[in-house]
Amino acid sequence: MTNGRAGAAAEPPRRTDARLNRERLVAAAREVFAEAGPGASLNEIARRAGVGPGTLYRHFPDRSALLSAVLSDRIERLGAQAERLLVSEDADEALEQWLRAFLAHARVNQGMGSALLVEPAGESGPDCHRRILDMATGLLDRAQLHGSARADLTADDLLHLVIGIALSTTQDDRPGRPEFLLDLALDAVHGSPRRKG
Amino acid sequence: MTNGRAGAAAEPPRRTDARLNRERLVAAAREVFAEAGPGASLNEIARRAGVGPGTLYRHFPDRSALLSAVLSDRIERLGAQAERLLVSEDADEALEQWLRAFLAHARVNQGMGSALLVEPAGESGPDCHRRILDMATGLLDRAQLHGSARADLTADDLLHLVIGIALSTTQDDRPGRPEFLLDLALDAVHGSPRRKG
DNA sequence: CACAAAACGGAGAGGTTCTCCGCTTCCTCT
DNA sequence: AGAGGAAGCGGAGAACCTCTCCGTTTTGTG
Repeated sequence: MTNGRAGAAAEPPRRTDARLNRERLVAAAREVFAEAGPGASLNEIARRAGVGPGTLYRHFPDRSALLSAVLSDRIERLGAQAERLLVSEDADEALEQWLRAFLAHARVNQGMGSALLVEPAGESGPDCHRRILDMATGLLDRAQLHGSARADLTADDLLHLVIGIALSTTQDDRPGRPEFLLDLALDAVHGSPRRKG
Repeated sequence: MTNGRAGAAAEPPRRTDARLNRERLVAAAREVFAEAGPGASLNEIARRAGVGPGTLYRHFPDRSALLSAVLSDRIERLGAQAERLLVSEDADEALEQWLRAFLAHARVNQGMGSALLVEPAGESGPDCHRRILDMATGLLDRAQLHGSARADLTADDLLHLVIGIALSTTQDDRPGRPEFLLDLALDAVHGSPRRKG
């Protein structure tokens, strides 16, 4: 299930020129999104890829499809790390490490990954969301069973917290701040529920 | 002092028609933003206010200026509550209550308030951000001094956490979820730093 | 080599943000 | 009251964006 085959499932473009253009588009998108954020002009991406707008839209019906494509390899890497961590010794430590990696992932994309992950509304990128949720679920389950993570927590909540940290610190360039916030959240994960006042 | 001096500081429009148009614009913006979110068309707002686009842009040089105006009364209310809570008995409880109110505030605006608060980049809306930060600082200071809030926390961090919760749950309509996440964050606020693994 | 299918690219429709400037409305001063 | 100047209005329009449609080019194949 975490074998990651699903990610590489998309192999639609048959003709070699189509394949090439697709790759160019993803490369250009990676650049432009990095420069201008997730709201960057798709026209500009097409231009920089050296193709017409029509070509872009045939390959990627909407913005989130393109975002998914850009993020997919990063997500693959997260998946690989999750698999490694799932068989590690310390379940708590595994969860923590993965969440750190996930935070970095979410931040690096200026929240564009997060946008996708929070709202799987887009037709094309639901598995993006699913995969991440699966990873988190696996690691959290284990940390609840064999570690000290509190039981009343869902993977969904945890991801929302971390995504929130990423989103709310994209403009903040003080180093270490997001990590500090993550530490706070991790404290909460291991703490037991407070008595309500 | 809750008379809104600071908030009403902007009193530029002298002529009565200008004043009126400004109010119409804010009212229309409140409606349209509520319907279509913070990315709503400014043209549409102008149309619904019964003024030309030019008029809108003279009163509010950019989108965030308009957002600020819409939010300002809500922020006034938050400020009033902060003042009440600042002289309440239980400093921890005061902070908690205010954060709950702030979370509701941030969520109600579909994250548009949050967007403003996180990035005071816009020329027009920095005091929006300042005021909120001041409120949070006051309440947190007191909770650290007289309550049980941990000392290594800044108001900025706290706001980021809560804003993050708001942002990452705007699409989530399961009731109580955001509050649960806030509870988690509050646990962290009162917990002591964990030993690193 | 020829030919169908696949893919391309760009013109263009419809929307948006934001500016510019001639015209209208208000306020003030005599 | 009435006139003059300043403040404000509004909409035409430039520049841009998303996304579609379809004639033309490219590719793989028999």
